[in-house]
Amino acid sequence: MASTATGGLPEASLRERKKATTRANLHLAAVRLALERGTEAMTVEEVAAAAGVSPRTFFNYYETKEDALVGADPGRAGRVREAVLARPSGEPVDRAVRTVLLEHVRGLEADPQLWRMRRELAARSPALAARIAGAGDQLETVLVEAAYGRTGSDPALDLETGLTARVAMAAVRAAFHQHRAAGFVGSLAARAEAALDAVGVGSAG
Amino acid sequence: MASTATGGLPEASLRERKKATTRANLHLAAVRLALERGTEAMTVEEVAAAAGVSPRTFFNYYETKEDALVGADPGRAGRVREAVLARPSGEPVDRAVRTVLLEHVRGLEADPQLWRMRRELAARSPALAARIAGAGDQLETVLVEAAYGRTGSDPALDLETGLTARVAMAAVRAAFHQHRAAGFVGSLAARAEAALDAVGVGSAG
DNA sequence: GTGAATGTTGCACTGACTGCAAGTTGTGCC
DNA sequence: GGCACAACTTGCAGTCAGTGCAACATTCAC
Repeated sequence: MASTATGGLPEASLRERKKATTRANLHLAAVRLALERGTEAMTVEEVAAAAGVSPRTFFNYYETKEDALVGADPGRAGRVREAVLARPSGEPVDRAVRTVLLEHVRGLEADPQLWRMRRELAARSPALAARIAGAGDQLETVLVEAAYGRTGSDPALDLETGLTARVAMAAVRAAFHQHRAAGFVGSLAARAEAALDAVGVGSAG
Repeated sequence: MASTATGGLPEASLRERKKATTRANLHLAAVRLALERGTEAMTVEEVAAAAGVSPRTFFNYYETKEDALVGADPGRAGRVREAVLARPSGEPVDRAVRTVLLEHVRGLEADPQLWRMRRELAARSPALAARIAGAGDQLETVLVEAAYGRTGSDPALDLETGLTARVAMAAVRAAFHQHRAAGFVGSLAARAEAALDAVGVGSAG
């Protein structure tokens, strides 16, 4: 449940907890069914049934079938932004971005089963891969905004800050593809660290 | 017609030329209507009518409504790959990637009208922006593959090559966003060159 | 000019997605 | 413990994207 909106904190009201589990159940059901029967062949009706809700309710949780497949998380952008801004004020931007990004990567791997299924799905469905890329771009945009938020500089004049955040994302993508090429042995986070070192974004020192 | 599959070459058979213009007409009609009435409100039927074909034919050219809006080009990946591989064999990879990427950027700006409308659309529709990001990712993937094709190295071992291509894409994205922040004055290609210099990808010298 | 490809169209159909209104369940309060 | 409000779920009816198929039209190659 590493990807639910509430972050899995045991607090929150009954209502909130139920919503979080329904959301997670829908995502899981969608991923499982997509792996069983294919992304296109699987219908929303089936996913809803598997998660124990009505088809209409499905759309109360995810705007589209694809959103359910990738486990779209409306709160993610806000949380990432806050995480970057919450880093110690003395910390350099690249270090802040690096830390938050690596934390995010660890979150992806946190549930190995789900992580594996998601990878599998992305590999099988080009449309889904494109969708995930879109989500990655959204993440990149948030990181860039947060980075400029820290420096307070003008995006029209300061290329450097945005470039740092984008290069960091490029490093993580490169790490992922290397990881795949290597048969997913070891941890993505470790590869991502190495890639970030290679591009000189926030290396310890 | 900077974005048509045949690249605007005056040769090709009548059939090919007709297909190319129909394709371009559909894209243009889609973009215009989307700007007029909104991406969602506009229907495929309207777009087809505006381009003078039946709705059924629309789907012979574009798989989805969004594909028509972004002017999806099935041949792009292949052309980019070839362009990278066609660079002089003595040329370093980063230089080859830089050259092809900059050429691609110039192609985007080639038709200022269309370029402006596309920007406008992306700014208005988040769904479309995500789609465009997906297309950007596909371009990145092709560049990476072509880069490895040039070096002949193993993607599982050689991180550097892929990283170079991805950093180059990051630079172009950063350049675009700076361009936007600056109100789109001047040329994107010039900003992209500066950004590529900043990250040290294929700088002259 | 003729036959083979290739492209266009209409038709019928599936399934994603939406607005609305009614029913159900959790929450806060006495 | 029960009441009143808010939030969530559901069914219904409808719109529209997208697809397979078969008939028709156009272009091509010789």
